[in-house]
Amino acid sequence: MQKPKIIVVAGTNASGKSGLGVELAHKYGGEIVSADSRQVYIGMDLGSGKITPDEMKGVPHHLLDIRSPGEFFSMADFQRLAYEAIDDILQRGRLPFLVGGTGLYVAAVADGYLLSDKAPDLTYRQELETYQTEALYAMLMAQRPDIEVDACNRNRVMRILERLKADDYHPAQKESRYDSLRMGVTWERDVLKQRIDERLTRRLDEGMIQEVQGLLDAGVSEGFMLGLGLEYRMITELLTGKIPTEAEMVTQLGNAIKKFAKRQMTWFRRDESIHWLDMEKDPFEAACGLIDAFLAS
RNA sequence: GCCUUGGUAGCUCAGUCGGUAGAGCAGUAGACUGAAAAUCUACGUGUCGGUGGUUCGAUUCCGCCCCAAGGCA
Repeated sequence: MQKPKIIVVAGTNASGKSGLGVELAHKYGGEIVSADSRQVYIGMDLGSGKITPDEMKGVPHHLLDIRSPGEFFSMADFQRLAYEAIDDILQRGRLPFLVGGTGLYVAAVADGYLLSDKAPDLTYRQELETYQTEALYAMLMAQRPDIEVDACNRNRVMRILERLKADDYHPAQKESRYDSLRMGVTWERDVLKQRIDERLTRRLDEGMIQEVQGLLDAGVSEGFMLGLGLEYRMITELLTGKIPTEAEMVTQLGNAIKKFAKRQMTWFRRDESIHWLDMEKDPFEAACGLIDAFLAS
């Protein structure tokens, strides 16, 4: 039996993937499933670079604005909801476009990570939080010296401990649920950096700092904001005085976003099935060629 | 014109009591299956401003020159 087909559009922030996704979905009668870990939150718009209703041009978007700021959301939540959204789109005879820059989320759906249905143990995580990373790694090795992890990677070591406690540890497994055409969007490095700077300036003008202030005023915890990283972390640090001036914050944030774009590319480059589209040529036409061939196969 | 303080990695600087040098930031490559815009790993040759001198040996000491900032005229 043939698996249902979906189209994936991946790329870094400020790459123009959302716009391309809309154009393509428009042409092929598709709907968009966003794969972005921050854009699921209501009211986190400028800071997450969320597409505006105007820019959607009537194309339905899924998995935006589905959680309140402060609520827990994970890759597994995303996978479950994305499967639901995609299956629904398919059932209505339309073409699903998975569009986003959160590599882990894209992979969880496109590669089909096999996850257990056990919920995360947030209480245990809090307990683990009180230990130094070295101690956490020692605890892990005491139980399972055979497991290979980066000993310095705190989050990963903690998650494995959590899984062991729940008797839920197994090596990574995957089984894709869909047949996916994967496309990635690229820019020449310096051009991308310039786009990132321009977009940052524009969002600041549009009130990104006020957006963060508003969320804090509304009672969203500082800790939650800091954990979101980049825009939300650094603007919160500016507002709480940890970063002294706006100019300093903007410099740091610009650098951090560029580093992040680099990490996004590192993630996506690993996937050899991605067809790369040069955004300085004609990405729309190239994508249409790929999609036509894919749908005909 | 004189005095002072500087001129060392793309940037900010440290350092060498004379044996050709190292941090942070930036940059590059990578890892990463339940917080992922998270969390981590690896990578540092640069006429040590120029030029003479002293010395076995100078980026380091001395002379002169150039440049920058500040002060005095």
